[in-house]
Amino acid sequence: MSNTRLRFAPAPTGSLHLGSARTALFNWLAARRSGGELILRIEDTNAELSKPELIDNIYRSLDWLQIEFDGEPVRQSERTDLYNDAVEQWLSKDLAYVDDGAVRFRVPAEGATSWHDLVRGNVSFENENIEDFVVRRADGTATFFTANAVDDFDLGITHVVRGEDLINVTPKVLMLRQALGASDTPEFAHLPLIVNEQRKKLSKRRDDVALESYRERGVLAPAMINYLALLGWGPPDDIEVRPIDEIISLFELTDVNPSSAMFDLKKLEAINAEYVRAMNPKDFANALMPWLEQESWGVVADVEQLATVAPLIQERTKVLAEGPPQLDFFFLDDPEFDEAAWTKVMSLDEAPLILDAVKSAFTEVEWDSAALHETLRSIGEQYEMKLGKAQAPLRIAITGRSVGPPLFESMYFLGRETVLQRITAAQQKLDTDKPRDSA
RNA sequence: GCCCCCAUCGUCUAGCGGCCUAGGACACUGGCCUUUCACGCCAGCAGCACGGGUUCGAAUCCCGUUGGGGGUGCCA
Repeated sequence: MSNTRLRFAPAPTGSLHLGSARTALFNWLAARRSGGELILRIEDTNAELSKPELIDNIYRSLDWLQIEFDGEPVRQSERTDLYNDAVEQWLSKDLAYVDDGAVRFRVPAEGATSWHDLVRGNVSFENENIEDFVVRRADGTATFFTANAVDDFDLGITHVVRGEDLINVTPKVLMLRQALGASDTPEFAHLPLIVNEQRKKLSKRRDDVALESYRERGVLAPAMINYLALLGWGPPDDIEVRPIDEIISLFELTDVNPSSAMFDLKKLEAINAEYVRAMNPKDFANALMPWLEQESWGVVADVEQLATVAPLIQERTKVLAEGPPQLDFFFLDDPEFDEAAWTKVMSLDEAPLILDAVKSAFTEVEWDSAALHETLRSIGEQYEMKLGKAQAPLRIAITGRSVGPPLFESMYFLGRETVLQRITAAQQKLDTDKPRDSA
């Protein structure tokens, strides 16, 4: 069970597609599970696809996901001789013929080409429905079929794991393989497509298919891997969120579900949130840094300072990009006010009274969150307000918003001086707003 | 048009002829907890597309219908 050899064979068409990432993952899982090898093969038979930056993107994305390969990547653009030899061989055996400068393979008029698919069972195509297809273009370059068949044979691939959109090329590749003199057939596993809300194949035009864009929003690689593994496969024990090693040990190609799977951003984020919560606070703060640095105020933030406040938002963060808007008031000179929330909260008669009372109490109180908590609680009591209600004006004065991290801890980190300043600023803002309201 | 694939809650899935009164997760709804939000906990909503077989027994096997998707390039 160990002489298995798989390959992930992307065409460099831009940023790595989610579907490609999932295919890479399943190949990797199958290889790891069986103790076999996985090689990376770049399908760049078309010169346009050979651009270094496109290929770099593939490496970068795979590297981020920590999907490792055995040996050096194979570039099809460097194997043209092999393909030429194959075509010449077919030509000399009259298995192929020249047509308009291109070479076409002779497909038998009768019979059928079939195979046993690991995820779909028997799949069969009538040969009469397959046209004589091009194996070498008029410009002398090999087509996908040729390169694919030659390489899978030459590289000793035992398991071909790829998307269902390639299921119809399989009979052609099988014919070519046989014409090459192969006596064996690799195992095939055609994975279900990942589809959008409209149940259509994820497309570059309509859908956000670039793996990179999820990375940029702050989806963690292990969470992405974990989620992707759940698209078309499920653990037998119903435990969905788990370490990759466990997934490897549970994974079987024959357990892959054949029907297409919708990409569900909500679920991805829910899983990512679990991974975020599981991080140790230090790692979380560090992971947040790149996102803070994208903010105008983020340059001020140093890791030490960030590490003190980051734990306050850790369990409130689904993707890392949600970090900065929750933390901005710690670093800004003045909070950014949500005007709608401000109006709503401050229209309460008690709002200015609470601000006044709190301000004078805060000049004296011992500066720790428990004392601040108790102070506001008792002030609220005077107005017969529960803490939840009494804290609202203070929260918006300090943070600019009606929701956010725990208030007393936040004020503690902000310091007495800043807190008093912000309360004063809020009182002034209240005064200047008022005439307009009552006029 | 032709070829191929697919069909369990809204979504991802478990289920491989009796253990199914169909399980879990996400989402959603209600409640508890609570300094907002969130976390956590509890509860709820919700599904085997349809029709024929086979069988003592079918979500599970077979056939058909319907629906959905993919492919149909000298792209990969």
